[in-house]
Amino acid sequence: MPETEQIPNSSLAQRAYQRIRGDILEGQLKPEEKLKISALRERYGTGASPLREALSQLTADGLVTRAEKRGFRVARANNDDLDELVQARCWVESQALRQSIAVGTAAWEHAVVIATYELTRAPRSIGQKEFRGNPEWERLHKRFHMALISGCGNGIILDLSDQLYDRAVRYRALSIARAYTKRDVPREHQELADAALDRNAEKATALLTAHYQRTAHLLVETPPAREPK
Amino acid sequence: MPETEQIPNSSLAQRAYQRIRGDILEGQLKPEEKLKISALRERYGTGASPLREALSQLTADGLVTRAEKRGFRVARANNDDLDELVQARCWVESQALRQSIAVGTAAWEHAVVIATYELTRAPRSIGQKEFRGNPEWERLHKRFHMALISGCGNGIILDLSDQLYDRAVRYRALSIARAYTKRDVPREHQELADAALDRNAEKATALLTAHYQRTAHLLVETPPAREPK
DNA sequence: GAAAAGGATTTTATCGATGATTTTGAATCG
DNA sequence: CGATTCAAAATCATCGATAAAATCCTTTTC
Repeated sequence: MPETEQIPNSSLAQRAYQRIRGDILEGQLKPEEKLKISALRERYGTGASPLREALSQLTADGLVTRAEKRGFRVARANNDDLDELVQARCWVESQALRQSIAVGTAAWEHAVVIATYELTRAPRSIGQKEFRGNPEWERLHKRFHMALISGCGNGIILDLSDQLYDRAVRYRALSIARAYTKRDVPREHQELADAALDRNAEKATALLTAHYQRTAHLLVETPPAREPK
Repeated sequence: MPETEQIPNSSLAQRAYQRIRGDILEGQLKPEEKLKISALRERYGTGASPLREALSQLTADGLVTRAEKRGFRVARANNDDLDELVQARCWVESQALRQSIAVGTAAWEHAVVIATYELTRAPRSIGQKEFRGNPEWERLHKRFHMALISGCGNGIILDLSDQLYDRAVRYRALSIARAYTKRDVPREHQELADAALDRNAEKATALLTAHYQRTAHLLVETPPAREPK
C-alpha cells in the first residue's frame, strides 16, 4: 500500500490503520508504548477486529511490533536501528536513482521538476517562531524523494522506498528542530534534483547519501522507552 | 494432502499464515485464485478471524492482494512482475553482498562455508525420475543465499531479502524443471561462495546477478489467470 | 437474441461474547 | 527487606452472529 490517501477510506480497518499510522509517525504514540486494544477502541471508536487488522498491517510496515499472546507495541526507536534504516535507504535509493538517471523518461524529468518546484515553495514550519511541522511540506517532501527515483520503473523498489521513507519520518518527528537550523535543506534538495536532471549519477547518488546520512546519529537523543504509569 | 509440518506456533493465525503461505509458495494455490474465507475455513479448519489476519500478513509479504470489500486473492504472477522481482533482488542483494565482503567477520565466513557444504550435499529432487522438489534442499538453498549476505549487518536489508526470496520461490514452483537441466546450479553456488570468500566483490556480485537473472524470463509460460468454473 | 433490471444468494467486514493466557499486586516466606 | 507464590484482574486470541456490500442468476424488455 504505497500511497497515503487522505480520502476517508471506506473500511474501518483502513481508517484505523491510517489514523494509528499517523499518530505513530507524528510521535503521538511513543516508541515501545503498549498498544492495548481496549485503549485503542476508546481512542479511535472502533471494534477490536478492525484494530487488530490495522495493527497487523502496521507490523508489516515496521512501525509496530507484536509479541505472541502479549499484544502490540509501537516499534522501538534507537540510534542503531536508525543507522540501519539510513543505510538501507541509501543502498536502495541510490541504485534506484542510478537507474532513473540511466533510463528515466521525459515524464520522469517533469515529475522531478514539478516536485522540486513545489517543495521549495512550501514552508517547512507552520509556526512563526517555534517549529511546527507543516503537513503539506511533509507530503511534498515525500513526493520529491519518490519522484527522484520514480524513473527506475521498478514498483517493488518504489513500494519498499515508500515504506522506508515512512519509518524515517518517525525518527524525524521524534527529535525535531536540532539539525533543522544547521542545514540548508532546500539547497540540498535543489542540488540533488539538478544533479539528477543533469544525468550525473555519481554526483546525484553522492548528494543523496549525504542528504540521508546527515539525519543519522543526529536525531534520537534518548528514546524514552518508558511506560506511562 | 501431504503431511504438513507441525509448526508448534501457538496462535491459530500464525499457523494459518504458515500453511497458506506454504500452499502459495508450492503453487497449490494458483496466482489470482480467489481466497474466500469460507473456503479457507473449511480447508484449514479455523475461524474467520485468524484467517483474515493471516491473509493480512501475506498481503504485506506480497503473496496476496486484497481489494476493498472484494476480498483476497493470490498475487498474480507474470513475466513483468518477475523481471521486477529479479531486478530488485539483484540490486538489494548485490549491495548487501558487497558489504558482507567488505566487513564480514569470521562468523560470516563460517556460515557461508557451512551453508555451501550442506547445500551441495542435498539432492534437489526427491523423485528418482521425475522432478519432485526436495523441501530440505529448498530450506538449505534459502539458508545459503541468506548466509551470503548475512555479513552485511543490516537487519532491514536481510528481512527484505528474505521476503523477496519467498516471492521468487513461488515463481520457481510455478514452472519447475525447464531451466533445471540446462544449468549446473551446484557449480554456480560453489563459484559464488568461492568468490565471496575470496573477498572478490566484483566477481561475486557478477555471479550473483547472473545467477538470479537466469531465472528471469525462463520461468513463467502463461500464467493461467483463470478462475475455476 | 442481447442487454438491462431486479431479486436471491454469496461473501465481506464488523461486532459482542468467551475461554485462555499473561500481568498485576498482595500476602507469605526466608 | 527482598524474593516467591498465588489468586484476581486485565488482556489477547478466537468464535459465531449479523448487517452491508458484491456477485450471480433469472426474468423482462427492446
